[in-house]
Amino acid sequence: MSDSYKILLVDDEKDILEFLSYNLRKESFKVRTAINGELAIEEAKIFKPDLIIMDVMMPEMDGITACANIREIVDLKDVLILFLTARSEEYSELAGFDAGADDYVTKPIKPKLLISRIKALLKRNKKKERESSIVIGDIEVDKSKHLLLFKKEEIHLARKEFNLLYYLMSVPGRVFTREEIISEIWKDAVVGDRTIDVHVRKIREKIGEHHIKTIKGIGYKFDI
Amino acid sequence: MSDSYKILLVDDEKDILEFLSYNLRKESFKVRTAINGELAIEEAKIFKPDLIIMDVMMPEMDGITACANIREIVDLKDVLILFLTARSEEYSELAGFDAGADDYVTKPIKPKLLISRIKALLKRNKKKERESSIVIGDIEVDKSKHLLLFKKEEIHLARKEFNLLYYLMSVPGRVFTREEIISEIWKDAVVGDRTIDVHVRKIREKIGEHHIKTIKGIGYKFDI
DNA sequence: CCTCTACGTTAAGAAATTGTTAAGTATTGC
DNA sequence: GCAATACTTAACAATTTCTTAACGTAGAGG
Repeated sequence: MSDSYKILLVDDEKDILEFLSYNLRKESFKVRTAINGELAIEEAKIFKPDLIIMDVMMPEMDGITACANIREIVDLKDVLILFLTARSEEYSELAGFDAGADDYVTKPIKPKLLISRIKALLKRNKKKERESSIVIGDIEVDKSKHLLLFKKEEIHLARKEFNLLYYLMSVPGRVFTREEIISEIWKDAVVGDRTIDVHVRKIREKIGEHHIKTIKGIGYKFDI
Repeated sequence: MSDSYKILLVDDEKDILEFLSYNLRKESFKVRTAINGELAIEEAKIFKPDLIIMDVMMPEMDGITACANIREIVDLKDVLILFLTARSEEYSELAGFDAGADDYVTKPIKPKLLISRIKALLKRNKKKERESSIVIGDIEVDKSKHLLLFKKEEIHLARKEFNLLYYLMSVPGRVFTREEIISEIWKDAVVGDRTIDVHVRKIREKIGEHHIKTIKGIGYKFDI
């Protein structure tokens, strides 16, 4: 990626936010900040950063909880997360990796060290990013290209349709409840009962009836 | 966290009970307390907590013994147990995990740390729950996929049938009373006397007569 | 052998859930 | 701003699931 990476900084101490922002911007990263876990999640949904740097200990929602929550969001499940921890909090290393962290750096922070760790992380991740497509049977979806190949033919899906199909395909066979689908695809918007069905119907029109199965009373799942 | 989790606090020092109760309730957990291992077991049977937080060192029955006893109780075998230990008691960490503990936190307790550990534990546990499939003989049920494989063939079960079979299979051989079944599958709804029978019949139609046995006057059980 | 009780079986239809269509509303790209 | 596309809704149809009622059966105990 020639264009610069986006980094979301999360810490409850404004001094640290400013200090890090300055150092990261100097390296020509695009930086945004949040002062707690909850706001971080909101910001992340919009900003879609490549990397989130987050303090473990924060009021409202701590970093580990925030991290775990972020991993539940399909749009953000591949974002890199780097934790900042006080040296003494050895426990957080374990808990952090458990929650899905990619790296951690202990405070006090040395900017040069942090930046080299960041670059290493981003480099490592580049490979994965290319693999952000899901291939199952004769269906191939590529999120970054917003592309659906069905029997090697390119088929156009509208955004909601695409996101829905991609979400269902993210764990083939698993049933996603209507509730889960709505909170993933529609976030906080309120939509009527038949909206999902209509989108499902349109997807079925394009890739055949049997791939998306209805589990009455529960939800939908993608099957081969 | 959708519906709040239940936590049972066990410690012989009332100060600590009050201190932790306050902090946990602030996080909207449902909290109950006990002052020794014996009482903890009694309380746990009734309260059915999601998590037990227990001091290792207690009079009457120490935490490790209590933990081992709890793991013997069918209803409680999946409850999470977190130990509180004094920093010096390194041995208790080992003994605790051995007895079936899920995590431990050293005293003095920092509420925020404890709460983040609790949330991490509960979250991790949720995943397990989701990934849990039960395989017994030629029958395999997977809740997250809403899938029943009978002799490697996929068989469709309606929601109530599926939940009922899954419930009976959760502890093979154990007899579930009609009362238990109703409160698990129908929650608070009122249904007639023959409803369970009809569902059982439909399941038997699909997986054979002998797997679900009738215990006249008591209830049903799943057997191989 | 009778009776009583608890469970089994069946079919009907009530209830719940999803599918389909068309039309209206919102968004997007030019 | 306009046209095209995307999205949502509402009404109704179709389907599946669930419950019930009525009757049948088996076994325990008198």
